Amino acid sequence: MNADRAFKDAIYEQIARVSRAVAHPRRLELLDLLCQGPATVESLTQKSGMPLRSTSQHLQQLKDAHLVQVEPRGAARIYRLTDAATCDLFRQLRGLAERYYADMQAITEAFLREHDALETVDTTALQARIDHENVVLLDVRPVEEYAAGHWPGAVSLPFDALTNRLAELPRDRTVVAYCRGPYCVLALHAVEILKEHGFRVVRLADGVPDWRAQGLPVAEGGNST
Amino acid sequence: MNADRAFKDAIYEQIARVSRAVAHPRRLELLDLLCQGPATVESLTQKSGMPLRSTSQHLQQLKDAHLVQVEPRGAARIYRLTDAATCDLFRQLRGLAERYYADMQAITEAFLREHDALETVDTTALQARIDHENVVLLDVRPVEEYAAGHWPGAVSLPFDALTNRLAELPRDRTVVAYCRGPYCVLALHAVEILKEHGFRVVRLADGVPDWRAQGLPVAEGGNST
DNA sequence: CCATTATTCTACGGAATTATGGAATATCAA
DNA sequence: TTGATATTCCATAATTCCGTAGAATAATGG
Repeated sequence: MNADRAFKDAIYEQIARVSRAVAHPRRLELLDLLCQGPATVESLTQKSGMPLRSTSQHLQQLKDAHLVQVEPRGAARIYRLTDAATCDLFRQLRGLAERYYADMQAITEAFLREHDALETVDTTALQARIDHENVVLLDVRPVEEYAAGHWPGAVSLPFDALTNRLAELPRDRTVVAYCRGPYCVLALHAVEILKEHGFRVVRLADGVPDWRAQGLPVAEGGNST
Repeated sequence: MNADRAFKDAIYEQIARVSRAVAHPRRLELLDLLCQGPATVESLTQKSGMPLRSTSQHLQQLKDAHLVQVEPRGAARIYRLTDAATCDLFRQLRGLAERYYADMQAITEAFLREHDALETVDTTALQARIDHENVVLLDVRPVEEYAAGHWPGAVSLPFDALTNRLAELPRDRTVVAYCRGPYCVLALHAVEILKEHGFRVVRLADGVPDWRAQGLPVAEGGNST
């Protein structure tokens, strides 16, 4: 029947609204950043390195698909994920790419090798380590992302300020640095820098969205410990 | 740093391979059908009503993205989902569309109203009903989909054969008809037909992929009870 | 009210995707 | 080997999507 076809077309078209919205690398990057917390167009532009107008246009598309919401703050506008399900979608897509594409692992491994950073901890290894050893957890993301959610007890020391504030870090404890997630390079570079300065330091690959998804506690607010 | 940018671009490009593959209504329809079990190009063509070459091309793209796998059987080729995660992706996209778009609900409700089929049961309601009442569960999908997975104890009576085999159904018990899922029209039409012939009948909206995702038991093989 | 800041709107050329149909390939049955 | 069946390959035109930049809008501070 023809009405059946029209119905199915309409339904799959609606589902495709979601998938089309995430079918572009830049929009995936924006979602990834928004998983860390709300942000303005400008800050997303700066974090992603894409042209301002592109950021705005892609955010527009995410908004049209209802994946993100806008709210004005003065002349600026704060974009935020509609809800945690949006972040889950991003994480699932990322997981499938990891699972299905050997390229994904190859790219990552090559990059980590270049930076002598193959040694990473995951969340379960970290928790074991916290119990046995007196490590200090270091959050190297920008302060507003730390405020939006961080590992309880982690110290905030944004990457940009790292070299100026090395004195704040203990030399007698192992430092565990994390940033936005497994493909964020901030913690990677932080580890490089800290190693050069003689700190004992490892990278934690997971990030806040992963802990939230696992039901682990996430602290909010505050600027540092 | 430039190497960082190249790394991020490569990573997001890999993730986008997944999302681009599902960013088209026809491919979503194919995935939806493949969630019911393996199928040939021809059977998918017939079930979806799209041109044969289109079916093949879209399956090609799903294969390139590793979402589906092919295996020859004689001159034909059997396509199947790579694993359950692919089906989960489809279900999540569908769930987000339901959650975010009022259109999705409006379209569905209008269609159900047209067919006087607003009365549906969900899985939990069904289980309660099975305990209290002696209902008969009717699977109206094609036999090969029934064989690939069905509600334990459900009777297979494909929609195409329904009018010829009405005698097989009991008139003293309520019939609960299901098909591929909430947006499949087979059970809907089956309910219409059965009502016309004086059966007591309701539609079950969920389908096998939903039960699998909920961890409910799913029986395989066999052609009927 | 004017300048500034932050962002969106609009338009357009170019790139990527899609639909379509003819030709080609591969398997099977006789 | 031939014909039938099932599917893919290829080429082309139509469509959609993307990046870019100038103009427009909207809020804020003087």
